[in-house]
This record gives sequence, structure tokens and C-alpha cells, in this order.
Amino acid sequence: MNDKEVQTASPGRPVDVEKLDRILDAVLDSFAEGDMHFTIEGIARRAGVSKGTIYRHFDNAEALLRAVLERQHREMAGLGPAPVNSIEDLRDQLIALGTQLLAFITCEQGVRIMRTVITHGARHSEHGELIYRDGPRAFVARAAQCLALGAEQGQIEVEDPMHTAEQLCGMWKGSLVHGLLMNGCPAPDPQELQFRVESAVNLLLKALKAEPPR
Amino acid sequence: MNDKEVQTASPGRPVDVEKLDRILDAVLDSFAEGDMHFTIEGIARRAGVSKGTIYRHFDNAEALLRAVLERQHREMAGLGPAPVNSIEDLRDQLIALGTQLLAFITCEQGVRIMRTVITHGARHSEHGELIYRDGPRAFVARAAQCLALGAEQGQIEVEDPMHTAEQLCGMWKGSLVHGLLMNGCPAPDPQELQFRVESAVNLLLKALKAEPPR
DNA sequence: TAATTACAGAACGCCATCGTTCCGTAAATG
DNA sequence: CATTTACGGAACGATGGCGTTCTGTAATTA
Repeated sequence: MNDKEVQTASPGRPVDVEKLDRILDAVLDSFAEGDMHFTIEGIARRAGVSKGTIYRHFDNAEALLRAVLERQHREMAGLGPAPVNSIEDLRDQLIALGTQLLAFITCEQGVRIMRTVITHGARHSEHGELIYRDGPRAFVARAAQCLALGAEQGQIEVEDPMHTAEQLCGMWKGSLVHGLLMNGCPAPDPQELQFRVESAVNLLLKALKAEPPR
Repeated sequence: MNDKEVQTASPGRPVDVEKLDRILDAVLDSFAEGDMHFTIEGIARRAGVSKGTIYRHFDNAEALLRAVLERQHREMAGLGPAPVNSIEDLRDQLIALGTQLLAFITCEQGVRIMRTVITHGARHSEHGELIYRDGPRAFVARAAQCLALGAEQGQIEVEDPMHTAEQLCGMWKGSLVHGLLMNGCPAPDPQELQFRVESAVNLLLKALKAEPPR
């Protein structure tokens, strides 16, 4: 819509969008760091913003949190779909997908978001559903699309693409997500990520390869 | 050690262990429900216990939280190992393992614990590491043990048991953990769980079956 | 320029929780 | 019984967030 400077020409001083972003980031950080006390004042301090500024944009802490998740939801939904309509090479396609998934999951921001949703989603299931559907679920759906196409072309045998795709995504993730969320394991290096992605794809394709006429 | 009534014969009124448990449970519940404000008084109310009772046992909120995680750690570590030294049937063994894993993950208490660790582990990585190691990690290790035994007996071909075991556990879990933690999907019924477990084992064994001499 | 809007910063009363301390009672020991 | 310890409940002052309001200043438009 509006990109920073370009407002719809209202008379007064324009809203500092960067400040708004800083506020939402501060909320995200607060949750990601396991701050047990989520307060407006704390967010204001963290964001380097006046408390009044927050209250001018958000009615209360609840609304603020909602805004955070909605922004994040928009961003995630943005990079989510990318529909797959043709397959050059099934293996490459899946590997690309898995790489994208792990990149998101293991990046600093991804971990922060997940922590926030998990911590907050406990109380407000609407947001949990929303983000779960457009996050993890969307990736599974895309993988399923790939698998279904591959099955159509006779490259593999798949009964339930969604279910198989979930297994694939599960293999990709392994215990990594838990480890990162719990702060129990260090972030893996790109090399390990690549190995994770490829070995899972290989394993799956080996298991699903069209039955030889024994 | 001591089981309720059986104290080491100290003069005064004995500590009500059940109360202590209620306190720790209250902390767990508080986190599981996404309570952003973790306070001693709130815990006292929730547990139906005097505030002074909490302070008599725990120096501060920090120590209380530590006690919660340590108790949980003991419980989990207790049911964790169950070493596998012989294999009757690899498939059955794995299915039993997966069933146990999903039972824990999908049960009410399991979700509560994970949420607590994730929320809290952000700040205090020592606990995150501890629980991650004896939780998810321990299960992977057990599965790896199974796979390694199966490989020794020539039932399957496994290069890296730990890695393969992690893939298996990943398939078992799929997106379920995320869905439950985020409150994004309902708890699955036992039938679906069983299907999850078995289909993943089947897929893995199919991919790992000893290479036919083509 | 004047008008308009956003922001920082300070202040306000209100209220919840903090950590602590008291006392009276309950429950165990000898 | 007396002694000892655990517990509940009430109170304390202190702290700090809450939601709101005010003033002064900065930034933009007409």
C-alpha cells in the first residue's frame, strides 16, 4: 500500500512507519526472549518510543499483540504460496522446498516468531490456527502438490499426498525445531541443513519409487 | 526417596507434599495457558495455597521455575531410557516406540510441558538443553538403538542410525507438535496416531530394506 | 506563513503484585 | 502433655505497570 514517505497526502505530520515496526519488533523480541512480563511500558522502553505513541496506535496490550501476529502473518503468507504447476525434476523441486523450510525454521526471526505464536497461541487459538495454517500447513500443502504431480507423471507412487508430504516435512525438521525453540541445540550450519534436506528426499523417493514389476 | 507420610521422623508438622505438587502444577498450567504475567501470587491463587507457603519452599520466582523444570526432568528421565537390548521384531519395536512418543506429545500434560520449556528455555538455556537432551533427544537415541540392532542383524541398511532415527521421529511427529503447541489443530484420535506411527515405520523400512542383489 | 498531525516526556491516580512479617492454628514428634 | 514445624491469612510499604492527559516540539501540507 503505502511505502514510508508516500502517504495519501494528509495535512499533518506523517506517521513514522519505522517506529511502528520497531514497536512490533520489540514485542516479538520480548516474547522471543521469554520475557514473562509483557507490558506496554516495557515495549516502549525496548523500542525507544514514547508510551503515548504506542497507545495512539493500539488500544491496549491485547490489540498490540494482535497487530504483531497479523503483520507476521502477512509476511509469512506472502512468501508462502508460490504455486507449483510444473515439475522439472521432482527431486530438485523437493530439495528447493525443504531448503526454504529449514532456512525459515532455523533463522533467528523464524525462531522468534514460533516462540511468540506458541507462547501466545495458547490463550488465543484464533491466531494459533491462522499462523499454523499459513505456516507449517502451507509448506506441507506445497510439498503435497509436488508429490501429487510426481505421482501423476508416474515418477513415484503416493496414496495420500498430504500425509506423505507431512512425513517429508517431518523428516526435514527432525528434532531441530524443538532444539532451537527450547534453546537446546545450536543452529546448524548450512552444510548440515543441506544434508538434512537431501537425505530426507532421497529416503522418501527411494521408498516411493514406482514398484518394479518384481 | 520419601513417599508422602514417611518422613525421616522430624519433630514438627510434616510438609504437605501434595501442596508442593499443586504449586508446581500451577506453574506449569500458568505457562501452558500462555499467562504472560508469571507471579507468585497468581501461582498461589491457582494452587489454592498461601503465598507464604510458596516463599517458605522457594526463595523467589526464579527458584520456583527451576524446581518445576527439575521435577519434570526427573519424571521424563524416568520413563525415558528403557534400554533396548534385543529385538524380537524390528517393526513392532519401532511401532511401540513411536506410539509412546506420540502419546506423550499429544497428551495434555506433554503439551503443557513443552510450552513451558519453550517459553522459559528462551531465557535460561541450561534448562532447555537439559530437557531437550532427555526428552526429544532421548527418544531419538532409543530409536537409533533399535535401528542399529536391526542393521546388525541384516534386517535393514543404515549408515547413520542417529540421523535416520531423527528422520523417523520427524515423520512420526509431522506437523502435529506445532499444531498442538500453537493451538492450531485439534488433538488427533488414537486411530490417527496409530496410522501415523505405522505408516512412518513402513515407509522407513521400505526405504531401508536390505538391497536386493538386483 | 498557518493549520494539522505525530511524537517525546512528564505527570496523574489507580491498582496489582512484590517481598516480607506478623499471628493463630493445625499436625506431627517426644 | 509440651515442643516443633507447616500452614493460612492478614497486613505492611514499596515498586511498577496501567490507562490517561497535558505540554512543548517536530514534521508535513496547503
